[in-house]
Amino acid sequence: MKIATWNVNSLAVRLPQVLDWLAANPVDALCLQELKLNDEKFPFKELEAAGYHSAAFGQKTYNGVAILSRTPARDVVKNIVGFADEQSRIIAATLDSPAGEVRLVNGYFVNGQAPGSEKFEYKMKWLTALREWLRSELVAHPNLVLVGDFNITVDDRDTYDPEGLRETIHHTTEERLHFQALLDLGLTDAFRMFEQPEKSYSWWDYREFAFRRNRGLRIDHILVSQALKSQVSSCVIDKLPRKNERPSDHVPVVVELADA
DNA sequence: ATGACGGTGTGGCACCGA
Repeated sequence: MKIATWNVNSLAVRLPQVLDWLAANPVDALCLQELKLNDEKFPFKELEAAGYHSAAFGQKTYNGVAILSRTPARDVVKNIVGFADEQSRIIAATLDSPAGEVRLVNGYFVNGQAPGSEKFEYKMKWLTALREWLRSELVAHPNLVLVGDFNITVDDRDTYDPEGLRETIHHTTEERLHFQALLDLGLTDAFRMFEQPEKSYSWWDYREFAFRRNRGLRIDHILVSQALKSQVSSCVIDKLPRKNERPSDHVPVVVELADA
């Protein structure tokens, strides 16, 4: 079973690229973030024609997440249970596959703007609420995969300028402690289970030829629960879509789970 | 350097992202 995550930065703009990518990468599930459209404008029909069911949780202009899957998603949950949120940032669903029954949690984590800002405080509260909800979600669903745009670099390997960007947004100790707290729930960063190329990133700024110069960050992650860890057979970043015309600033990350 | 680029919504710019 292959699961991918991709922040598309507007599904309206990127739908042709998503369809092209799925044709070349027929994954079992694709988790999207930053749809930037409401559910009335979600391209259910086009994705169905490509062979995918869609569970969508959209929002006008900002945020918005969706799970595309070969088999229908069951028990769909939108946003963090018990945490009132105006913004559409989480969609969770259960998928049946040869790898077993998998609970998939797809998140567009809060950006946080800058340490000390109101948005940073929202990010901290959101991360705490996510963790507490996931704690119970893991009890109900031991086979769990948490994917998405985390807006957090895990360590110095995940950033093009660890010294210059130390304690700036996406690099603060506070954010990294929240990431560690997710790992402490029994989750594992699938990408780091394997040897990876040096300077592997999932996002590059549109400005200053950042992609060409490989000045990027690894902020899109796939975390797998303890019960699934032994089934993880690969995890890769696909940089190719960043070379497209009108690319998203993020690229897909793909994990493969062996059959149970 | 409160910049840069790109998306959205509104309207000739502001806001947001990371």
